[in-house]
Amino acid sequence: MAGPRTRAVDRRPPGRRRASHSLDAVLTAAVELLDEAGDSALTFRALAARLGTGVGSIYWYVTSKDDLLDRATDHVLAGVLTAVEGQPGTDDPIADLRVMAVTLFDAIVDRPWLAAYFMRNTDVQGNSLLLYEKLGQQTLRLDLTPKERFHAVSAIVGVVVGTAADLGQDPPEEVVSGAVDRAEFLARYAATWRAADPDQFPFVSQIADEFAGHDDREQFLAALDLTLAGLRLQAGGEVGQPGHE
Amino acid sequence: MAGPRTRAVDRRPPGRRRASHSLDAVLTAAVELLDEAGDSALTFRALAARLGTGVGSIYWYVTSKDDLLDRATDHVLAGVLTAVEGQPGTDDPIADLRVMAVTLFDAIVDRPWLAAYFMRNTDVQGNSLLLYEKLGQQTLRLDLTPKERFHAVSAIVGVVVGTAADLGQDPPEEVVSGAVDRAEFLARYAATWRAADPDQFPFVSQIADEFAGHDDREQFLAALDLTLAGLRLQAGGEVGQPGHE
DNA sequence: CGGATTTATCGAACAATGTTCTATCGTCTG
DNA sequence: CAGACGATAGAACATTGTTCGATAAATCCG
Repeated sequence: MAGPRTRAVDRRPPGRRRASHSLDAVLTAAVELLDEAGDSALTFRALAARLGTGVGSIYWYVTSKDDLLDRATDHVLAGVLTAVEGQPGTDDPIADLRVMAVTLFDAIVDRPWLAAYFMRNTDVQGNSLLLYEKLGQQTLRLDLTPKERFHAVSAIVGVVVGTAADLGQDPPEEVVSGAVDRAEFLARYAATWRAADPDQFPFVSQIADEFAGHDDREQFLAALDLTLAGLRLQAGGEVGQPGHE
Repeated sequence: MAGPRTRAVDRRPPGRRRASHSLDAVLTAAVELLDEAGDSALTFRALAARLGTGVGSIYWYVTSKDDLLDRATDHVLAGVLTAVEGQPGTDDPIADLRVMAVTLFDAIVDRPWLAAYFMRNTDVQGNSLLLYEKLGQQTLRLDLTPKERFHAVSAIVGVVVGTAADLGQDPPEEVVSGAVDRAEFLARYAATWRAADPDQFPFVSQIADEFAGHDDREQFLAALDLTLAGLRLQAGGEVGQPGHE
C-alpha cells in the first residue's frame, strides 16, 4: 500500500548439503512461536532454544528481526494465497472479491500476529504482491478506471487489515488468565456505556447492547459490505446480482 | 472497538502545591518527543532528560509505558475533539460524518504515531469515547437499526485508522536520510511493477502508474467515500444530497 | 514546635532483548 | 594435507522498561 523497506539479499545456500538448519526450519519455528504465544514470544533466544542452536546462528539466515518477520509473514502468506487461488469464482467479480477478503480475514484471525506485520510489512513483494494482484484481477472485470481499481483494492485490503488489526491486540490479562471470560468482559463495558447519560451520550447508550453481544466477524462483514456496496455503485451497478446476503 | 486494558488510578495531586513537574508536563514533553522524532524517540531516559529529572520520577505520574502512551494519546485527542466539535454541520449526516472522518485523518497525518496507539489503545474511554459518540450521533440522524449504526461507526473509524496506520509507518531510511526523495522512491517501485509480465500480472502492471503518482490523502478519501456510499445506500438514500464531490 | 506521614525525586541495579564479534568446527577443493 | 568457505556457537554490548531503596521536601498533627 505504501512503500517497501530495503530487503536483505538471500544468502540461502543453493545446495543445502547437510545443514542442520535451513531458512525454512527457522521460519517454521518462528511461526510456531508466534502461533503459540503471540508477538512477544518470538525472541532470538527462544527461537534458538527451540532450534537447539545458538543465537548467533540465526543471523546467518536472517539479517535482523524485521527481516525475520518479513520472511515469516511471507512464509505464511503462501498458504493464504493458495487458499485464495483454490476458490471457485463466480460471474460476479464483487462477490469474488468478498470471498477473497473473507479468506484473508480468516487467516488473520487464525494468526493475529499477521495483522501487525501486515501493515508494517510494506514491502509489496512476494506473496503479498501476488495477493494484491489476485484481488486486483477481479476489479479488471469491473467498469472502472485504473485509478478506481487501485483505490478499490486498497480500500478492501484496508478494511480487512484494519478490522483484523483491531482484533489482533492481545486482550487484557484478565481475559487471558481466564479470570474473566470475554463475554463478561464485554458486558462490563456495556454496563459502563449503558450507564452513560442518554442526553449527553445518546449514541453510546443506545449502542451499549450491540457492543455487549458484539461479534468481530459480523463487524468485519458489515464494514466490508459497506465498501463493496459503494464499489458496486461505482462500477455501475449493472454487473452481477445486486443484493447478496 | 474491542476492549480496554486495566488503567492506573489517577494519583495526581489535587492542589498542585509547588511540584516541579505535573502529569501535564510529562505528557506534553512526551508528545513533543513523539512529534519530533516519532515512535522510537520516546524512551523514559530521553523523557527524563528533557524534563530535567530522573528516570524514576516519571513512574510517579505514570505506571508504565503503556499508560504513558494511553494518556499521551488522550491528551492529544482532546485537541482533535474540539476541532471536530467546532465544525459547522449540515443537514446531511453523511456529509458531516465525512468531514469528521477527514479531520480525524488529518490529525493522524500530523502525528503518525497516533495511528499505532489508536488501534492498541482499545480503552474506549475519555476523549476516544467522546469522539466515538460524536460520530455516532450523526448516525442517529439516519434511518438505521442500532446494530447498523454501530457497524457504520466502526467501519468509518476502521477506514480512517487503517489507512492512516499504513501511512504512519516510518519510511525506509533512504527516504528519511534524503538520499532518495519520495517521488523517486515510488517511481522505483512503479518501475518494478510495470516491468511485471502483463500476462501474469495484468492488474499490477496496469496499476503501476497510479502507484507512482500515488497520493495518500486521495487514497484515503476514495476508501472513505466507498464506505459512505454504501452507508447512504443502506440508510435508504433519500437523505441529503446523493452525490457530493 | 517536632515528630510522623505523605508526597515527590533520584539514580543505581535488574532483566530482557536485538545485534555484533570472534572463535571454532566441518566439509569440500585443489 | 592445507586453505577456503559454509555454518555454528555463545560471550559481550548497548538499549530498553521497570523495580527498589534512599532521601529530601512538604504537610499534618498533637
